Amino acid sequence: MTATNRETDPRPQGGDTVSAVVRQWQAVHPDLDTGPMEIIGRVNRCAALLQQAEDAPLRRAGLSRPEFDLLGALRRTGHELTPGELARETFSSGAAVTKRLKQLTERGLVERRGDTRDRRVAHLRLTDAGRDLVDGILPEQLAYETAVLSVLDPQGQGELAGLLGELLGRLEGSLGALRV
Amino acid sequence: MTATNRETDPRPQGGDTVSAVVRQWQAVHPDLDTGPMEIIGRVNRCAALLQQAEDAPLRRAGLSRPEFDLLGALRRTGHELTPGELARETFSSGAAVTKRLKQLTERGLVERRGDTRDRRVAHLRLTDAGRDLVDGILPEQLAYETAVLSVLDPQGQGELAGLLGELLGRLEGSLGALRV
DNA sequence: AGCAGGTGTTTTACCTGTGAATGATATCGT
DNA sequence: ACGATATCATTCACAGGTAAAACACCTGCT
Repeated sequence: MTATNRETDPRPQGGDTVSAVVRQWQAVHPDLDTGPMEIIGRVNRCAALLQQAEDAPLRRAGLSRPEFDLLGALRRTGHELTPGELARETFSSGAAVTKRLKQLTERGLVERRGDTRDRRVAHLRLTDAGRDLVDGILPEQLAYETAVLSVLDPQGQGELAGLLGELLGRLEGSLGALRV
Repeated sequence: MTATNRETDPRPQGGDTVSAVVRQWQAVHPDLDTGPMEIIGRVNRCAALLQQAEDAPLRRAGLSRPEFDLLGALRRTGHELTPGELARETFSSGAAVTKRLKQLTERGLVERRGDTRDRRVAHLRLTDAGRDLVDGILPEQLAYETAVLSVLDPQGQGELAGLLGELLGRLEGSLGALRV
């Protein structure tokens, strides 16, 4: 019920670019089930739009989003992390983390300390400057995101967060399970 | 109501990685409103996971997702498009489109035709091979996406599609409006 | 002890996207 | 008709990511 209301409430037919694309496909291939596009296409497009908007506050601090993710991982866990842990935590490749760490240490935002037992690994922590930078940006960042998302009423936001969480949790669970 | 159910139904606390991250942030900064993360973080993460999964069928055809998007735009509109139109249609930069077109024409999937009136622009269309490739991949692609999304029940999928459409429509409407 | 193999990180070569010039043409105003 | 300006596409230099190889080190077996 809720779904049907939400789908037909605001405009006669979906007013976003994805629904226009779906209609085009259906005109060309009326036999195909285009249902998945309405979710996947929109998720991709939302991600692109939100990131673009989102980047604005970060860029003023001279940080890219991946860089901020890395600093944020160090800040929110509260303890030192190895490059491998950082890669897992930020869902990026080891090579990418290496490059970012190099830049961030040069900028004095991050410090590295060698492990005494296992000399392959390093432990990374925020410098005071790094911590201050994250703590300074985060409130702005969240305020900006709140403003962007306010196009949706609070109830809609709650429902959306819940559904995304459910989808994400199950996707993460069944990650490598699907093989086609 | 629906939101609250969905949020608390499957597990005691959110079982996805984003909710774990949010809990970490709240432990460090209990005063901050982390609400936006639960949407934006999840959208980003879902996009990453879905794309990774999604790419599998495409890669077998030797196409990247941006390349497929370009071919798809030509297929679904049904008529020729200029490079500029393709850039707008696929939300990418003109330079990126130029590069992709170069490769796709070399592979014989796309043909270009000069405009007689305005000699700056070219018109691009799919070759027969290009059209066949798109028509061959699309059903596989959709079937795969359907399988991936089936972790969510049909009602949940409908609600999610509706909410994303609403968010996306309004974001696209108020694109450059927000200035912070 | 000494070597085989595993693990954590970095390096390398390469590919793709981007923003800022550039070049080529069209359009507008006078 | 002619120059100024706008528009469309491409090229350029570069930043950033990736996979695979290389490197450094640990660990377990004999």
